Amino acid sequence: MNLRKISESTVRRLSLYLNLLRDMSDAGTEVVSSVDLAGGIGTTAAQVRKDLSNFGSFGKRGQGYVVEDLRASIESILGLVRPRRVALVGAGKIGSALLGYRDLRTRGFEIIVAFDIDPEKYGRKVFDVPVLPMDQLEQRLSADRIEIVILATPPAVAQEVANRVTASGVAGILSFAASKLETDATLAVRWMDVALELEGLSFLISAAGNEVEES
Amino acid sequence: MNLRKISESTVRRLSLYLNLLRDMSDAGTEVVSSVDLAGGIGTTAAQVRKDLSNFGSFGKRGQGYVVEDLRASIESILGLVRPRRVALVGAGKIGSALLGYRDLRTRGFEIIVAFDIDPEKYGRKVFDVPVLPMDQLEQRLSADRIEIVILATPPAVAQEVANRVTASGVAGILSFAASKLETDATLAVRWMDVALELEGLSFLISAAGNEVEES
DNA sequence: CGTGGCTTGTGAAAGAGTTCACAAGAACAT
DNA sequence: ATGTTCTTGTGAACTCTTTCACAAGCCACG
Ligand SMILES: NC(=O)c1ccc[n+]([C@@H]2O[C@H](COP(=O)([O-])OP(=O)(O)OC[C@H]3O[C@@H](n4cnc5c(N)ncnc54)[C@H](O)[C@@H]3O)[C@@H](O)[C@H]2O)c1
Ligand SMILES: NC(=O)c1ccc[n+]([C@@H]2O[C@H](COP(=O)([O-])OP(=O)(O)OC[C@H]3O[C@@H](n4cnc5c(N)ncnc54)[C@H](O)[C@@H]3O)[C@@H](O)[C@H]2O)c1
Repeated sequence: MNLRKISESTVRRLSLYLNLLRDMSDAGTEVVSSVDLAGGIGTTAAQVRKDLSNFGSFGKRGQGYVVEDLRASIESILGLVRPRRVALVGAGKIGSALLGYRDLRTRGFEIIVAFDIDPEKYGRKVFDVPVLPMDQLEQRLSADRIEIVILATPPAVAQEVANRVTASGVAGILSFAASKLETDATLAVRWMDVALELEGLSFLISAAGNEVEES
Repeated sequence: MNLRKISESTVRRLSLYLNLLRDMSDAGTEVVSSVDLAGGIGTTAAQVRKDLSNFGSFGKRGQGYVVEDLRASIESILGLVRPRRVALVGAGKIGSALLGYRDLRTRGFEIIVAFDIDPEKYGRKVFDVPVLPMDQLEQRLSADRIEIVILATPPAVAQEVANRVTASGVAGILSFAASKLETDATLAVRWMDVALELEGLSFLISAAGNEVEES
């Protein structure tokens, strides 16, 4: 095993393996091979083994992997031994939907608290999560030891919120605002952009017509 | 120019360039260099030029790219000369949020119609989009010439809906359900999975502790 | 206890994607 | 015209990721 640079694609696949293993675990499957794992997420068996080999040796030759053990190992690799403490900023349309997204908890993430600038929004609970005014942001982020913030504000204020969040010891941000964020390098940032995914589909759909043109 | 296999990362970056160009266009900028484009999305100038060279030659040596022209070219590459016709299945929490997501239209996508199985949900408009019962699905998908379907149903029924959608001449699916979908190869499918992105963040956060270990 | 069947873990090969580095233009000044 | 400056477009080099192929190891069975 060599803990060098792990590629983003490897991490993505680890998540997919984990999903699969949880399903298998629920279904009572006890042992799984790299072929099964590969089939379950649409990759190759060699890829599965290479991915895992980045972190150690988890299977038995001739037998495969013990589902429960591999699940626990991947959870540990992904840093999910304890639920991650998450806060949400911007309890609008998409923010509220996320507050009501129950699967997050079973995937290892707990939204502890939410914030909004609008008096209509704060001061109540949405799907059992308290929504607080923005002036309590820094204080509560550190008091609640929040690790990850989900940004669901309008793009125009995303940078400003990101700055305040960064200053509060949070380690990662998942942003739904399409705007680019300038953050200091110690902070991990990811984006989710529905339109960008749709643009990807649009390209594929068009390409299906124009097919193979040479040189 | 050679229209071979365009990588997913290239397409992703094209979307980012397009966003940037639209902002520049709004700001009145007329000409842009590969260096500016690169800076705006966090890549290198060479990468920008390589990406574009897959599709032709869009700049003037010594000068750069004309913002309006490059914007139009990328829109055309991504198949966004006309708004794409989109339908949504599952007008629940996240589905409704998407129906109210106005930026989709400015990015080139129009949600024409939505469907739900729940009588509480269908028979009214949500953010001006009519929500119809599922028994009208096939008929309306083809009548409205829908190109892309956004799947926002519970994971358990996603496959079943995907099957019906495939049979109705739709070219692409964007699914919010984490479950794997078996679809025929002519259909383009993408996933958005909040938990998967959070898992990616969780990994990075953990890795920040364990740092560089050798061999 | 040895043999056969099966699956892992991993170097080496192949394939993709990114970065480098520079010739080919384009504008503009002299 | 000619020279200077600037930025594109693109082969070639490099780096990263995936696939191949097989020795090593485990279990079952005789
Ligand atoms: N609605 C969707 O389906 C959708 C999908 C993808 C991405 N997005 C993006 O997600 C973000 C939110 O979209 P939405 O549709 O939920 O918008 P929204 O207007 O419904 O919600 C935004 C919320 O942010 C709050 N807010 C505004 N300024 C704030 C500030 N300075 N600090 C804290 N909170 C503040 C508002 O009060 C509001 O509750 C936007 O960036 C949007 O582009 C939305
Ligand atoms: N809520 C979130 O923030 C969130 C985030 C990411 C992903 N998701 C995923 O998106 C999907 C929807 O989540 P949600 O939170 O909006 O759930 P939800 O229960 O609020 O909405 C689901 C909707 O689908 C409808 N539906 C159920 N069966 C159907 C069928 N056979 N045909 C058509 N419609 C049907 C329901 O009536 C409901 O309106 C789920 O797969 C969920 O895992 C949700």
